[in-house]
Amino acid sequence: MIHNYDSEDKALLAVDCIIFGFDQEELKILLVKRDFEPEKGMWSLMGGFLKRSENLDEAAERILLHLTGINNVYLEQLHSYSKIDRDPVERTVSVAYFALINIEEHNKELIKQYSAQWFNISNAPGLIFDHEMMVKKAISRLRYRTSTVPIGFELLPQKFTMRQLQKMYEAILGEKLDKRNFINKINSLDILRKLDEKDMESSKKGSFLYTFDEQKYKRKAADGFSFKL
Amino acid sequence: MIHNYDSEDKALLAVDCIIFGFDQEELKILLVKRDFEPEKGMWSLMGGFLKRSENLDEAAERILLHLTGINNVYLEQLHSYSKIDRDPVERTVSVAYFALINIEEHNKELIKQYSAQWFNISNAPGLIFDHEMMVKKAISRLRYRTSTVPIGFELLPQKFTMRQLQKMYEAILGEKLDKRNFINKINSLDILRKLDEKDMESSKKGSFLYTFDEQKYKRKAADGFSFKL
DNA sequence: ACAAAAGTGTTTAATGTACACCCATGA
DNA sequence: TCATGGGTGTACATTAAACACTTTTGT
Repeated sequence: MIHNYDSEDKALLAVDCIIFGFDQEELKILLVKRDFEPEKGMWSLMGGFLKRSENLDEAAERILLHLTGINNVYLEQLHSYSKIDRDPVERTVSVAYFALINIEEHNKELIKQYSAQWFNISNAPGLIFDHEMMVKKAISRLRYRTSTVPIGFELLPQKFTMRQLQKMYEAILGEKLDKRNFINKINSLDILRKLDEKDMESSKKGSFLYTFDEQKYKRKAADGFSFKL
Repeated sequence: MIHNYDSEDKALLAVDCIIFGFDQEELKILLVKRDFEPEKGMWSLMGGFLKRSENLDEAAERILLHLTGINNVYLEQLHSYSKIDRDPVERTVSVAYFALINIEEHNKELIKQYSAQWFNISNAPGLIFDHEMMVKKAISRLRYRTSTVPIGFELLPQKFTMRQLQKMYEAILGEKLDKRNFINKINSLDILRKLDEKDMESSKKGSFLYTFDEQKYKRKAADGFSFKL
């Protein structure tokens, strides 16, 4: 252990959040317009500084709550960014987190206050500092995570149709999937509960609604089953 | 962006390294015995503090160089740990890195100076703070990484036998692999170069030596090929 | 009656897994 | 000559991928 340090080696610790949502068609991220220098007026990830009284996960939760009004969100630490002059004003190390939220649930008033806006990942604006690197890495982690662990449901309403589920995966993976193969795969996993209810919005015939049976999944996972899309 | 902060919110940033080696039989980690308080005399990961003049990757390289004398090592950032009282003396956030080194190449004098020692991952001693969590996560990341990208070679000498390669993967994955299936898989990847040379240490017959053909791998990877063990 | 989305299985290809014998050599 | 590790191929099982028609119902 090399344990000598200068107190001038202390750094500011920031947390930046890549917030993902899904609007039935495309994968989106929530960005805020900076109303302060540097880079005032530019788009950036929602961020904040770590406080003495909280750990990084808690800071990320707090930041997310402030912007969206939502609590108990899927949040995962992504990577820490430390280029010396990444923030031109002060030495700052930023820990990036990504979050999955149900896009319908966020507080629209709040995001207006922050001049925040949802963008399709395919046509998001340029971002300050190293935020674009963060988004890129977040998407790649999201692809991996959603295909090995059933967290995609966080992006959907509690009750969803097979078609919504498929479109959500297509949006994340960036490729079309075969309808029949997809349904067969999902059904073989045996972690959804089919409801009696139908969604009548999307078609005349109506399509059955499903929910993710988390209890069942947990039982199976504890038993060695592994989710693999 | 929540951009107000107290300068008392600044934190010390530490870097801790999980250093992996392979001794032809088992996966090992290099641990140091602390010669200072707190937890003096206990085993811990090799660590140090981030300096103003370097980024996190550079800090990890520096720390690794100090302990092993080796440069140009495979290093990957793992995760940041920030529990408020993880270090009982001062608020410290630690960024964990893991490294893969050829165990033959490290400087044995240096590690003696640090009272460092190699331990099998299966019978390593208890560690200070949250270092055991770090090791656990590092092993899991290592398993994933080595089976999706050809970095396992970092643990082996430049020239190695098929058997060494297999044992290395077995040690990492924690399971026995079938000899013929393993060789077939590796050969089908077509990223090794078979040498004319034989290793005569391990048997009377001798076994052919191979090297990892990085150029070939890169060409194939650029062309859409993906390594999958 | 027709447009629009829902629902439903089978065939084929690719990949993974299990498995056993001969070879070369030094002691 | 025998003990030790090196080297090799095939059959079977599982998983992935391609593919098209019928149903329902509101307009």
